[in-house]
Amino acid sequence: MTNAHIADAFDLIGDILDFKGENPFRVRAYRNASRTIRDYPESLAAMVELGKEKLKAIEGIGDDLAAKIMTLVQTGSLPQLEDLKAQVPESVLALLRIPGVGPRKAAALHKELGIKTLAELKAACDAGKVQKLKGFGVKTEQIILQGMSIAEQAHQRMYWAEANQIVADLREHMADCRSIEQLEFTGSYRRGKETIGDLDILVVSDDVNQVMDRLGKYPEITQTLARGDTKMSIRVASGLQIDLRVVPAESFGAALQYFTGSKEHNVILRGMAKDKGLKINEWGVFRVKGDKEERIAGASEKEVYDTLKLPVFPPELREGRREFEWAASGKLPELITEKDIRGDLHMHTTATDGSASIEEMVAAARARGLAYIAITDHSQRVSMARGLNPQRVLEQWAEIDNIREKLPKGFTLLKGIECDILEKGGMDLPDDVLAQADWVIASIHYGQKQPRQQITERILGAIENPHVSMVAHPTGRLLNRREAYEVDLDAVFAAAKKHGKLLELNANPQRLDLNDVYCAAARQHGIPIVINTDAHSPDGLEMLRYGILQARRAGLTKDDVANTRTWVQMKKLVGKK
DNA sequence: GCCGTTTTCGGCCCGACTGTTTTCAGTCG
Repeated sequence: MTNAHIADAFDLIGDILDFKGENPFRVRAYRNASRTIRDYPESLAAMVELGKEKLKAIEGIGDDLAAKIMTLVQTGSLPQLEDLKAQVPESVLALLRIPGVGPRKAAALHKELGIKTLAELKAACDAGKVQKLKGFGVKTEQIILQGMSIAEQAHQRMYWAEANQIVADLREHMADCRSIEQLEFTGSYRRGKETIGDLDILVVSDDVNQVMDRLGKYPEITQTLARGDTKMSIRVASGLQIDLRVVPAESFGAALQYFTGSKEHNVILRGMAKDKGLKINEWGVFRVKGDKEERIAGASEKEVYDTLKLPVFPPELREGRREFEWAASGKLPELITEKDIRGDLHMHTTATDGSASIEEMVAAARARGLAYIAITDHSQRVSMARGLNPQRVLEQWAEIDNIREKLPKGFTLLKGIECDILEKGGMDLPDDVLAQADWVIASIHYGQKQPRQQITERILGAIENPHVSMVAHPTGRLLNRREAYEVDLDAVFAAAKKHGKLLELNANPQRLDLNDVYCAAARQHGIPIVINTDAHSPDGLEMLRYGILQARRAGLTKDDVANTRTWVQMKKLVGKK
């Protein structure tokens, strides 16, 4: 039973209770717990053996939820959840996913019209039955129909890197609007989340209409969802929603803080404010005296956080995880930046599936100011990419020896290999070959659907191989496309720690593997992370920035990341001579 | 359902916008 399984169960309970119209705070308790558990660095199943008190020490887990976790882990199911599922068919919960339909409307549709599925809802709308319900109307019916088609588009979250393109495009478009004094993209984009659900633009201007008119002329726009005095929402061709807020300059900081979120971060912040007789909203910070309110801050984020004697948290840390605890103990990590990185230890060339030569990759790396790189083409098992057999890899390393002679001092070119971990276990190249490398990466590309124990044992076997220095993309997930394979990361962390091996944060925006939660867990275990681009072309080296963002979300400092060190220091770290 | 120097009850962040109302509920972020 993984943390994700437990979190899924609590999410489902939350959804059903929400649908049933239960106390919203009770619903929130389940959702909070789910989130905390999903992000929790230790395995709850292991903690269950240490007893209930251990579980109750987790924020948001009380007597009741601790008992439910124990039942779930020990028996594999939860009677309460089975009960709820019997009362509300799971297909009904899909109604809640339609934008514009919340628990009240979903319940009305289910109760009054007996609707159980999206197909039935569509039929009811088409027949005009929905608009006759109390609290519904013609407009509501249309919104539901539109919302359903959006849901059917299997609307995926966008990679941060893609969102970043749209941000650049929108910045350019909005730059033509003269009255804009300040403009910032907020929300999950600013927090650097790996995927983005929608984009939020915050603007200071004394001419709201001019700003909204300009956004309305964005060429990609397909629909204006709302337009009020301060807020406007549009949808663009890709299905992405863009929300605009216009505020006065005196509120810019408060609004920037507010719309950057996360929601969880803000809930904690406002709770703290309330305890001190303050109120924080998007317009400012206010001292509450009876029914009078005195405005005391709001122009900058610093002003807002200062009122609570808090640091201006880097946006990447604002997830309501551990940032307030860190701030209270003065241990807010100084997050890694792109310029801290000295080397890149995972990239490909034309020898396998890359598009550039070794020399071209070297030139690109030097242009980017790196001091060392490892060429790590695929091993023979990856036949699709013409992976290297022992003879070819030795030839490549001989070629590297030649290139080295022409390189200036201060730049180090390393003989590396991305060696597959075979399906049956063991490495794809013989030890006497691996022994000649400067840098050996172990990767899983095949047999990703094997059971948990088998995959875990394969990775542990690789970690125990004395020639291996790092495990690449340790969970194999591809965002929006492929789930992580089943692997016992607790065991991987323990083995990496024991054998002094490193784990990768692969900076490819579709991988970002390890994810932020696991990178944070690795940090707690004292296992250095290596941020690599896995570049297949010179431009691919630019992907570093996505890995840095993810590392910052994990709270990693320069020290937590191995390739901020010189190669000489790195060698020592992985026990190479 | 959680939580606690206002501590075992009574709170739980807060406001904008829309549609269906005629003063507000529902939804969203």
